Amino acid sequence: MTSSMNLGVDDQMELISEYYPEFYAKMVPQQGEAKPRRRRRKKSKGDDGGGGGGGGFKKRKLSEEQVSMLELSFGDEHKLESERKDRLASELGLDPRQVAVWFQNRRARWKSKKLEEQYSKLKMEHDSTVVEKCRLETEVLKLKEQLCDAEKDIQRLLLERCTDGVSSNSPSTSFSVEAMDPVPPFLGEFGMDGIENIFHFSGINYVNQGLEWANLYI
DNA sequence: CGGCGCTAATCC
DNA sequence: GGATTAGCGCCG
Repeated sequence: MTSSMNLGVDDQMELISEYYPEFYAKMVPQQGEAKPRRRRRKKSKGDDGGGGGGGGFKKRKLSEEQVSMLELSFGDEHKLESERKDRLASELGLDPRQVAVWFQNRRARWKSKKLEEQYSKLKMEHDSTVVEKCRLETEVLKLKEQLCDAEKDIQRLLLERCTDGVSSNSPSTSFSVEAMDPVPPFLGEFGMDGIENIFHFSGINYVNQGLEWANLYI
């Protein structure tokens, strides 16, 4: 899984570029057409920007004061025009290039932090949406049950009216749900004979067809 | 030329 | 191991 053990041409070039930058610059004309991707190595600059004490030559790490000044400036404005860059650089005793790099890296950090925040916000929204969806689904289930019960009630009452209508001569006038008797009249007297013939035509059970058919009779 | 993405190197 | 500094290539 590790490719760090085999030294290819690029790796040799990396070493060359690290230790002999000028030679490397001559060797590689930068505009190679058949160059997909080059690996590169650090050049170790010998100068120390006047930070804390320490080792001989491989040192960087800006001082706390430099960083806080840069942060202050970054808080003012994320972009860095060259005038401000030069001013900051001379104020802080840094290479303008360092200031530019610092701003670039700072912007990158800021961006990834913002992305992280957006992600967690979106995730929270998504989670609560999932919960709400679940809630709505159970509510739909409950309402469907209620609807089913209500249809059954209506069908039962219609059935009672029908059987009532068979015996009287005004079958389908002034039927209102509010006016329906909680206790169905006449059912005990007539029994259930013939009811299936009324509500089952040619094998279709109209009792389970929903409300549409019932509306025709109301 | 400056910004950005990617990445290596280094620090802690 | 994450944070910081910096090099390199590419794009507008």
